[in-house]
Amino acid sequence: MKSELRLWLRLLTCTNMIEAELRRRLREKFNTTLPRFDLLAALDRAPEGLSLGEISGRMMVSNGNITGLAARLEAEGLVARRTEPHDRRVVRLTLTEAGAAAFAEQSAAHAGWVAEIFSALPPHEREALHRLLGRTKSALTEALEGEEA
Amino acid sequence: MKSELRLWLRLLTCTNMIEAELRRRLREKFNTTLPRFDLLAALDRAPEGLSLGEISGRMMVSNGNITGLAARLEAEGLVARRTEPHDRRVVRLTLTEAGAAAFAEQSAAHAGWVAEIFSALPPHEREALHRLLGRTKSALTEALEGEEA
DNA sequence: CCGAAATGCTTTAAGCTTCAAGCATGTCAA
DNA sequence: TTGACATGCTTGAAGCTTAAAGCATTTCGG
Repeated sequence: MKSELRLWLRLLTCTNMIEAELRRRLREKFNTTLPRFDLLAALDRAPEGLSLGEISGRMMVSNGNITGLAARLEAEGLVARRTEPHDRRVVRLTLTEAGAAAFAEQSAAHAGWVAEIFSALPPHEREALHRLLGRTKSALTEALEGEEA
Repeated sequence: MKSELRLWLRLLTCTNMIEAELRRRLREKFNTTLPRFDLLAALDRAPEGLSLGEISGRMMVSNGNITGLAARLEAEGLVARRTEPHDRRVVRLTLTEAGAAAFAEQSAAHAGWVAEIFSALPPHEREALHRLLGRTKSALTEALEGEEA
């Protein structure tokens, strides 16, 4: 098997292991999911709120995806939807107080989990990995962007 | 923000970029999906076929997931299901000729895509990344296994 | 102004995924 | 032998995800 394939499978395995653990804990401790958490995180970084389109761009998922996710979070009282007065096509989402409080709690736990998960890797290897992934990301952007024409 | 969190987000971004590209190409070139491809790959490595339980273990997904996936692949004529005579609870899946042929084609293309995607990263960095991810995987296994008790 | 194009969101159909409950079959101990 | 437990798979409810079609609104050229 090609070495690139082995590299890819290893990258995928590591990511999946961590992601599965984070999903499991979000579910277990907060009865929530990663997409919900990610959406709250996006809103938390934007005090003025975000349009659905801005959110789908930041989360790199489709448009229609956010419609449903936002509907569920609204039903849970964590976000508020309101139509932009100046452009009535736009729906702006903001965190409610309850949403901000829930995210604060979840976010702190999440950061702790990630730190815990990586704690078994020595600091200098964490740094080396971070650096290499930075290079990889640049290389990917380059490799995957030129072809779209 | 904690350095572990930045490392995790970078790891996630790299993996997601590659995975999205592979999904896109599988869809575009072969009108198939990553789970289908992964299931065929598992069967391709097992000439005698595999039980649904063995497959869900190898793919690290739930049991019920495979039931549906296998049903769709069977409907497409790529895999054959048959009940084990010695234990009639067990369903054994094998590749059909059409399935083996389809997978051979897809697999070759997939390996090429992965090589292409990583081609923008210099070989010595690919090797370093592979090595570090190996260490990471071991560390993760250690960090995520002790706690289950 | 008015029609055409663009933009933002929603809906729909299909598939992937999980968990929990349920069914069929097999195993084992009393 | 038979009842209890274990094992393997399926089903059902819910949520996530996409692509494509559709609707409402805005923008812009004429």
